[in-house]
Amino acid sequence: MLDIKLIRENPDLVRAGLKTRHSPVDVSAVLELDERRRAAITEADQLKAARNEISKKIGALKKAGEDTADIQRQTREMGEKIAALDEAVRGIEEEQRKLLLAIPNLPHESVPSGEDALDNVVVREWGHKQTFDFEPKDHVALGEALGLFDFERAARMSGAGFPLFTGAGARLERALIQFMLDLHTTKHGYTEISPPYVVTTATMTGTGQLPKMADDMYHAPIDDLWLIPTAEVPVTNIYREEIIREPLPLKFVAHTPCFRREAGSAGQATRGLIRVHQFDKVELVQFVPPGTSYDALEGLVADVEDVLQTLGMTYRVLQLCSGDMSFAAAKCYDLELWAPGHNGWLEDSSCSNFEAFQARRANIRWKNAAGKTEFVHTLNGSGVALSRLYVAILENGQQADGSVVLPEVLRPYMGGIDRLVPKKK
RNA sequence: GGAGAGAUGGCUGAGUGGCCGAAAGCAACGGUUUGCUAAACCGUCGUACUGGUAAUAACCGGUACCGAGGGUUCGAAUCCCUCUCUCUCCGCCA
Repeated sequence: MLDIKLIRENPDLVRAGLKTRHSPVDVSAVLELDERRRAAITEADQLKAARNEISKKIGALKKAGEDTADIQRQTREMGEKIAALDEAVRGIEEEQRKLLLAIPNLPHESVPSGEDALDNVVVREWGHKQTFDFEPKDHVALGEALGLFDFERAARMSGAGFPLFTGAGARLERALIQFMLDLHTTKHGYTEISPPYVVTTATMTGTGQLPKMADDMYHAPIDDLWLIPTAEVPVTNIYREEIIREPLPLKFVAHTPCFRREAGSAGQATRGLIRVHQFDKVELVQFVPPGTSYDALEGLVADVEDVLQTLGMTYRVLQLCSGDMSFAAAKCYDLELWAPGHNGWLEDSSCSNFEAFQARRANIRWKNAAGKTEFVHTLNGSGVALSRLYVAILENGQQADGSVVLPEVLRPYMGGIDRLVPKKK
């Protein structure tokens, strides 16, 4: 949510920023509501001040034993007027908030202007695209031969898009989770969190999933609870409606399953683990002082890159252009893994600085050095998503005989084995 | 699920219709003094909205907020209703 004061005082700056996002939002309506709101508040406040004064007098008169019936009737009329004005203010505020919630964040000045994904900028590439002296297979063929997962039986119990990992396949997933949590907690200074996977409507609104993304999430109507699409939701909401007392920055890492309905996205790109309704993810979330959030974003990306480098992945870092950034982000980097079996890049991490956009929405504040209460800046990034990393590990490690060599750092987590070997028939 | 108790400022905690934005203590911040691994004393010490001076810091004023929402009243932290959460006991249960 943008600051109404910013819109009021610098409407042209806001308009210009939204324009680079190709957002059709018009701030004039918000400004007009703001005028009406303030006028109504001023009028109501003046009436209340008058009423308070008279009420005080009534108390004194009564104590003196005088008749106050007349003056009381007069104040009752004021009360009715006040109630009507308060009602009007409430209505205007509700309308204004609805409009404000629909306005996306302003892109940071360093964000390249552009239409869509084609205008994103490759910032750097790491590793090299491996060549094979045989035709590389995709992860589905590899994993099925290795007995790592069983999509058919999974579909029978839950429908398509819910992976069932088996044996070493299940262990490999656990190994990756453990490896990433260990790296972020011991080397990068994050505190581990294990949050609820199911949250309320208010929580979903705090981070911006609701109302916009309702159709993309799983909902349990009996209890009006939602399955989280990312750990960003519960972890960012840890401090909802709070003034943070701990010293900033606060850095959290959480592993959770993520649930996404992915409504209307069936087809080629959904094969195997590429796009699923349930996947695990290790997520990084930071709460930082406002002046430091852009440095923190670079640090966050470095933490994610460390995961990929330590695993020996080939990847590239993209800076998203203004037109391709998500609703709440002011600046965003995507990290993409090279997957030789697909002969393409797979988006596996998204690292964003939201500035105060989420904090204002969720009312997360801190006290700065001057003792003044202000909104914090929030950031998050996948560090990283399991399913696509899993794909890249299989496809990059594959050998001519169908076995898959595991990255060295994973071996201790895999009981010391160095490769996955196809099951004998 | 049943019964009971409770929710007040960063914390503890007083306050049962006007003198309460709210006592007191602790913590925090500024200062004075003594001097030593700290004490004493003085002062400051909530948030949001809003008007004005001023200009995005600051100052003065108004309004609202004592878990949330609604009601009674000229006037509500205080009375009434609904909801949420916490605690205790019972039941059920991984």
